[in-house]
Amino acid sequence: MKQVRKPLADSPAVHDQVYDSIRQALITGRIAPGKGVSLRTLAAELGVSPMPVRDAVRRLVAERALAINPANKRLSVPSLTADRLEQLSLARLWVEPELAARAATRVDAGLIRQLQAIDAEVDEALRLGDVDRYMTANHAFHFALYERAGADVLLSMAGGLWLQIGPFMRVVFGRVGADGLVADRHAEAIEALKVKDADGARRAIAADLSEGMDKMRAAVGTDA
Amino acid sequence: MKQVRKPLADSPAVHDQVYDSIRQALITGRIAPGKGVSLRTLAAELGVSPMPVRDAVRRLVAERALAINPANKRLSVPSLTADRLEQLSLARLWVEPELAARAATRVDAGLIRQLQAIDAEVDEALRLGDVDRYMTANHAFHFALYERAGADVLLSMAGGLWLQIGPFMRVVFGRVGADGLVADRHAEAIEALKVKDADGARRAIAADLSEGMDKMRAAVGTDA
DNA sequence: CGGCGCGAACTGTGATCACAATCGTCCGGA
DNA sequence: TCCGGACGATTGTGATCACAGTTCGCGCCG
Repeated sequence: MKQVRKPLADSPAVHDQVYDSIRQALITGRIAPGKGVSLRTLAAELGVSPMPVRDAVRRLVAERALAINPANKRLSVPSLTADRLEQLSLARLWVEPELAARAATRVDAGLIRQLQAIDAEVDEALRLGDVDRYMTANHAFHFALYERAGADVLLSMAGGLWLQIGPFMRVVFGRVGADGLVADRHAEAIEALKVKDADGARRAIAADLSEGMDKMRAAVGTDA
Repeated sequence: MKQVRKPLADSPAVHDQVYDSIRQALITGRIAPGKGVSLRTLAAELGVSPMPVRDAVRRLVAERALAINPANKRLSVPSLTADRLEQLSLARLWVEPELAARAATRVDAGLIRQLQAIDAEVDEALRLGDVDRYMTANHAFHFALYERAGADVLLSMAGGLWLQIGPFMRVVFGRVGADGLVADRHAEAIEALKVKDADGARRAIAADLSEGMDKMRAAVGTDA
């Protein structure tokens, strides 16, 4: 299986595609916390050489979405601890409402429609109890909003935090089942955005996060 | 120059050493913002193959300490913009005082002594107008304190932010000269730590950052 | 039949090579 | 003198190999 040719001209770099694949798997929690992964295995699954996987993994380790055992240098998904959850919650509760507030001053009708469409998708997934789809749609909702803030530094911080907390959300919701997926504050946020109410958007997102984190905290406290 | 042997058993990985080298160069501002860098050049300077440099660079790019031109994919140190500075300031003003406050509840006499020693180094560098040494010592002071907070998620956030703002500090201080390096709030912070005054430590660090950032803001506003 | 040791397979790391794309420079023509 | 095109040098990316450490399983011995 020797492949020397690389006819891809300006197509997206392979390691970026690999990064997105793993990232998505982590955000939606398809890879369980504590689970070990390996470069060659991932490479084989994705049908590429270990090289771009190595690049992607380095990036994910830097973002703390993957951990590396200092003893044997093996890769794994970080385990959730109550302490880590607390820090991540605190950080998210600072950055994300800030992004929402900034975005509120720049919304337009198109974004409102887009958010409403995504939120419908969220509700649909919620109704069906489709955890995977819920995860993806919920992520899409938040970041469609945050991107509008035009604050790339803060946005990347939020992305990194979400990446770290993704696997745990899956564990929690997977454990409590679809019942754990109750109403969110998305509609409330959209209402605030419609009138460009920055403070209202900030509060709505803060409440949304806060409630989600409370559920996770409770679930983690029980056994993790 | 063929080297196949790798007799190093458990010595620190090469790519980590390379990472530290580049990181230090960035924090102390030895690499100017906007300046381009290349894998092979860095590798040659550090006397290693391009491979570990590639790993280190990936990590730094993930931490936004290095930027990658999406068009030609070439590497460079990110340029400072007023907008970026504002976001970084905001984020630092949230995380770092928080870390200081947490650390305050866990200080002991040893840490106090250590901080006093580092602060003396800072003052010495300040007196001599040695920007490089000042940078290093100032960084050491803050992180010796922050590490004590025992909050690794927040600590890594602070590390990432410092890494992003490092090159700019150098430019600013290099421009205004040693005169720009006036008194800091380190002594004030140490006093608060002595009595485990978390809120005092928070305020002292916040003031320290705030004043430093104001200088940078002013310097950036003039020309950048 | 139970435990233990040795070897095979798998792990991350680093080096080297191949390749396409880009940058920079120099030279020729108008 | 100035502009443009071509060619060489340099860049990042990906593949493959080499190597050392670890892990795991199978077979042999007690």
